[in-house]
Amino acid sequence: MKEKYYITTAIAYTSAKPHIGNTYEIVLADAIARFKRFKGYDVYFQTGTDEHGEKIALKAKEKGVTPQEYCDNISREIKNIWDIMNTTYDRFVRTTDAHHEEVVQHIFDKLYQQGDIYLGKYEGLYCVPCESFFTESQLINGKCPDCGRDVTPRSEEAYFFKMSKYQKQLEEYIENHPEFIQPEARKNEMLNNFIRPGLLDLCVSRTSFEWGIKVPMNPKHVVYVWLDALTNYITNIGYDVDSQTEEFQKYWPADLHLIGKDIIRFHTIYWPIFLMALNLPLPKKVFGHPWLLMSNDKMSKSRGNVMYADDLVKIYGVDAIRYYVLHEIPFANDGNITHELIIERVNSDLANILGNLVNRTISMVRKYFDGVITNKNVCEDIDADLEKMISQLDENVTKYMDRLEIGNAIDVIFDLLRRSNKYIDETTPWTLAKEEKRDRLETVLYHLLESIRISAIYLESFLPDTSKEILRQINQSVKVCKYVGDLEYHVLEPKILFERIDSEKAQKILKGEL
RNA sequence: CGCGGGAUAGAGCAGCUUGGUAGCUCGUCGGGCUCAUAACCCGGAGGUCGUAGGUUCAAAUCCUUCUCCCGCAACCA
Repeated sequence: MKEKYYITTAIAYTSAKPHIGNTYEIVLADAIARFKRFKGYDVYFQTGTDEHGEKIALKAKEKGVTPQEYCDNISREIKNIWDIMNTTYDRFVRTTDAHHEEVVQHIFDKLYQQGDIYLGKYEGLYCVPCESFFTESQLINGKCPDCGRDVTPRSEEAYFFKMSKYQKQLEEYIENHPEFIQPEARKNEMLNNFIRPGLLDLCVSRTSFEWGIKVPMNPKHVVYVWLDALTNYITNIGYDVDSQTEEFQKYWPADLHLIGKDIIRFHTIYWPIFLMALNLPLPKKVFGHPWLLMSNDKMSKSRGNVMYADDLVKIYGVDAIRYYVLHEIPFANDGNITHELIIERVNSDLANILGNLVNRTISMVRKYFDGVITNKNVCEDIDADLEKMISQLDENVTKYMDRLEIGNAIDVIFDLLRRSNKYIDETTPWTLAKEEKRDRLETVLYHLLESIRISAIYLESFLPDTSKEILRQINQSVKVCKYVGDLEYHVLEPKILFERIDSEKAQKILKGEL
């Protein structure tokens, strides 16, 4: 029986088309999901869209469409981008799905019945023209941060969740499970800023707008967005308050919630507490990934510095963009993206190191042996060195993937590719050809093909199309994940994997002409 | 004194736990090679490891001071 692995992204908010920074998350999740599948896990990978809330209602009104129509459009657009990025999610969920809405109501009702939710009054500082509440710390010079006008104290009827009831339990859980919140620095932020000082009861309903799930016993309230959005992780695999499907039994708890660093609080405080209240096990790990900045600035439409995945893919191709975002974002610090940086990576890593290695190797195999070789075992010390590196790739990639250090996992594959390029210079196949050392030459080329075969197998999680294309060109289906000494290769015609971007094309890209 | 992270070659990072010749990728300069996508391989230049002090035979690494940067600081997702 295969071990299960349940991975999720956050569900994307349908207020606008997602930029490359938002798209990063699904690609990251996809790389992890693909790798886990490769490792033999029964992977279930869920993503989708979060569609309720005041902001969406307002946007829809601006456009003159219903909120549902607005969400249908954006949700379709998001799914389309996820597909363009070649991501292998198993289910794309939506919070406007009738079944989800129904289960959220059951959950709300259950929590109310058992006394975790109660009706109270929300008291806060209210800006009348902006129709919103602000906290003390959000104010700028004591005024509304949006319009700069005065705010006034105001209270309104609202449902609250008794966070404090579960505070101790949560604190103990986090302390006893150091892997739960990643990166670890975030754990301290949550403990020091929120949990230890004491959790305030959370307001879990709104009356100021209607685009949401109605509170069952009091329909003038809608369910607070996070109680609605977070539960997507369980409602869509078959949880309900009085019955759970086999699928739910099998996959819950999630192994990894992959989210942006901005919503860590909701996933490591509110979500675990909701689950405790429902008497369900907590997810095993929450990873708050860093952001992708554009020229070191936060991407935003209003700043006019937004890059979209579909535009980038048109210029560079899917795998180049997947490579860039997966490789360039460190584990804990924000990454940076510009056309200059993408071009540099595409040329240096993908075209020169990877593409050229595959190309030159296949060319030699065809030139010297008409494309057909076996291992003649005329070995030198240097071969053992390469064989060892080939056979250790699995261990190295796995080590980093387990730590969610995706960039480092990719790096160890490229270390092998670099080593292979060096091996060519060290063995000088063209000299062996001239000197008629045919068996040694064949042995050398065999080792290179093995190195390429293994690299391609491990690249599948990150560059799926490229991986497939390399394996097609070397025409090898053996999937053994270490050096194998007795295969037979019949390579096909070499085809360029990544075109180098010359300075003329680079200029066009930078001027926005492509 | 709110909590936490960080400051290492032009850029981006590793090394710090368990002190002992400062390493990697990109860029740059020079050389080699010619199988290959003007690619590949080798070498050079470039760092008082933020500041000031302390411990030590020895400090990027341990301790303290200061400066600067960044994240978080609750109901917008």
